[in-house]
Amino acid sequence: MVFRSPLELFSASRLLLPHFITDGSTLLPRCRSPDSDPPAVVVSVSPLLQHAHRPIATLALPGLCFSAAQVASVCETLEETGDVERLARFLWSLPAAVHASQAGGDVVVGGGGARAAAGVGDCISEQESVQRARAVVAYHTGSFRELYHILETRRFARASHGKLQAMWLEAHYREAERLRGRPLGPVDKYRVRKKFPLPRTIWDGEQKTHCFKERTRGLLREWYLQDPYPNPGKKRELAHATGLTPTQVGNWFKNRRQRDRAAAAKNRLQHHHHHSHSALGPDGMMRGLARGARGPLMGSPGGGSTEERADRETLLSITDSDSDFDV
DNA sequence: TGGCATGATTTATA
DNA sequence: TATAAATCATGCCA
Repeated sequence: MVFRSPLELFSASRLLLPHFITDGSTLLPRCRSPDSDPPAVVVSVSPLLQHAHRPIATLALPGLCFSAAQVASVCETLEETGDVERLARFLWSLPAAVHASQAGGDVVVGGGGARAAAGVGDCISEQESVQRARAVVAYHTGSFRELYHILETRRFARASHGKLQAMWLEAHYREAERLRGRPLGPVDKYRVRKKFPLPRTIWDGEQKTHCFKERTRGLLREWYLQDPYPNPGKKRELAHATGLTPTQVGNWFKNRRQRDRAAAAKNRLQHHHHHSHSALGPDGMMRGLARGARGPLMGSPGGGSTEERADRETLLSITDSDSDFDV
């Protein structure tokens, strides 16, 4: 039978081996020693069939040659289809040299003396496909140590970073959950991320800023003091000045007003608490709270009364924990 | 477009 | 390590 590709071989091997069912233990890709002389494909026997086929614990397929490009192609295809089981078996069938050196060239699959023929078609992206496939299999089989090793010891292309980062984090989350015996909350996950930072092999080092730069925030605050309801033109101008998007500027003003209102409500509550409740009475108290909850600026875009403006400016200094020293 | 509720992330504190 | 607070984003409603 002629196989045009390793994938075809792999599909066919299933048909050729109807009596053998792989179990989980043989799905793990293993780096075999180049010195060893293993069978190309190791297929464990189904417990139900073990009796009938006891003498056959392993099976060697006829030796077939595939290029590194073909191997990479199979890895990519199986990874895309999400067929991790087949991907694992395919990786297992590869010779140890592929795992170790990734030298490219023709790869002999099967035949008892698996070897990598050196020197042909050495292609980094192809190597990456195999390594990424190994990472995927390690992740899905719970072999997290191996996953970490793969991710830490080889530099991956930027296009792979997202997926590999997710696997890195999820694996650490799962380990932490297992240790603690309960699901992780957002803060727990944050701590795990801090404890196990992404390796530079799968991360370009670019920091994702949680807060805007000090200069940016300073500018926003200055403009906010002048006008908490900037028109679209001003927003665009500010966006240009800060390097933010107009949406971010809009969100910032929205949040700023929201925080101010919340602080004002809190402020009023404390004020009423410190002074006698009798001054307002229950009704007046509720009205005051309601006003605070809706905010002193409600219904008065662009300014409001002088009193409200003063209130706002006071609040800015009270609530602006991010601005005490940089306005 | 603004207000509001809420979520995710990060940091500070006890 | 739990909890609170701060910051930014997002979705919904009016």
